[in-house]
Amino acid sequence: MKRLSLHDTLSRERQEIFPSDGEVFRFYCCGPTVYGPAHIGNFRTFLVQDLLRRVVELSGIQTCHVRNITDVDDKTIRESQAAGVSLAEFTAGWTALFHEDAQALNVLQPHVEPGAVHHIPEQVALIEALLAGGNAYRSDDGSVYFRVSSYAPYGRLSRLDRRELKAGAGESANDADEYDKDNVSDFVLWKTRKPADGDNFWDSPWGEGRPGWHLECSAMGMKYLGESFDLHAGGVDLCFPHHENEIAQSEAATGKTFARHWFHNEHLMVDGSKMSKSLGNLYTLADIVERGFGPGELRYALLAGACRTKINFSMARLQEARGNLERLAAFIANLGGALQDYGELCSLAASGRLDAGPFLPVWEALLEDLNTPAALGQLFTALKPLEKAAAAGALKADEMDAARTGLAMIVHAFGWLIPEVAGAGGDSVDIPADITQMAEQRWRAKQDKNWEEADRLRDELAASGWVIKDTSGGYEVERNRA
RNA sequence: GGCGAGGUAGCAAAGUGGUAAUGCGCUGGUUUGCAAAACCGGUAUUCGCGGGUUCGAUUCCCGCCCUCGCCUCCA
Repeated sequence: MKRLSLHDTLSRERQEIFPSDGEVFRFYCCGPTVYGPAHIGNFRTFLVQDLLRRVVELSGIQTCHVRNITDVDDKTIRESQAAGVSLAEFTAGWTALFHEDAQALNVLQPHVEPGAVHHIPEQVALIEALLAGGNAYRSDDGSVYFRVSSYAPYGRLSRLDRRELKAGAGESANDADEYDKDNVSDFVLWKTRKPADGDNFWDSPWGEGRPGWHLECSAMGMKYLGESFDLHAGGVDLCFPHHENEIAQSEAATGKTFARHWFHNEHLMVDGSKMSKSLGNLYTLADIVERGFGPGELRYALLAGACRTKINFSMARLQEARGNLERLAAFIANLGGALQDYGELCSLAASGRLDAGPFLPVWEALLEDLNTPAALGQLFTALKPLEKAAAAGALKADEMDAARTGLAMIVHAFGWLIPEVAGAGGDSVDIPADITQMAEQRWRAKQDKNWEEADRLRDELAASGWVIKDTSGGYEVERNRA
């Protein structure tokens, strides 16, 4: 089967993705810092990574997916103290919400989800190796820094060769952390204990303190995936300094290539600028649900844009997602029979018997750098003649099977949550009695050809948020979703 | 200032050295008492601006304008 090819940040070329050991594709994703609810911009990243994993798995390759939880840093410590609870209790709560949201969005749970707090010894060991190799040094206050000048390839990923601060922005960037560094670009591996840390410190050969942020991903990635693994992913903002530093500290310690490929997705924008906690222009999943949309619609909308292109978020996108998902649902209902489940498709793929059938162009678009907009274009192109044939009952059994399997493959690759089609299950929304009554009155007026009264009642229903759809010999009442 | 991404129809968004997918919207038609829904059709001689290369450029090269991101915690 054809392989996925992805744009690699390091080489800036599109490269084929495959497991270096020939068996399991091992990849690491930078996960959330759990100090509040993740916003939908965070989820765009996890959704893109989920898409990546699904495409790899549906092409018949087993994966090992590691995504960390950052459960100790300045923010988690500060916020837990503000909340008056222990760091562990504080991060556990936000981690639980993250899991809930991710599950609602149909994001596959990673195979390993390590937390920094549980991997202090691994991080300490990594620092020891760096100190031994002359890549790190201790400062007078007990912190340990990575010496950037000791790692020649530093800066390859972000192509920021000169670590110069923006003119004029330097003075206020201050940071008490920085005064002990030999060089401004050096970064902290171990932060010495400060009063503000409260109970949150650990023992180390250099005294009490806590690991620097970049360290956890190196230590945990290498622990679960090996010193060298297939791919490392994250949002574009992590390119520098986070990933640059990860590469430096990992490769300086092991002498091996840390990650073979680097995959960065673009940000989600709102009102033309980056969604971020500091700007206050963020939405959480709960905000979306409050506005009457579901996680399935959010998932569709966030994956409809190309992974490496900024997308501007709006309710119109969710509305569009709704329409397209309903169209798919209607077609699937017409096909009859249930779509295969994800596991079943993965086994078929592993044995080389999975076939996208009439949806092959859709699948191929996904294999080309996860080009979801092109894939959607192909999807609707392929769908149109099939919809027509299915509606006319003109599809033969084998054609229906091929369409069902092919579409299942696409649906699972995107991880779409297909809505229940009204009427198919018979369990539609509860319609209030007064609405039913009004609709009935309107129907009788219509039968009497009392158009004026019938239209008046229809308008009244519309004003209450219900829409009448006349069918041959009857009518239906539906919630007005516009 | 340095590095990077991008400017394609009303909106969203692919794409290619040979005259522009797709979704929404809009619009004409079928249907309907009229609508809604559904279905059928139409909807960029043109791809930020100006040059150049070429038989031919939206696609390659040069310059310019604009937007956004990173260079500081950040998905």
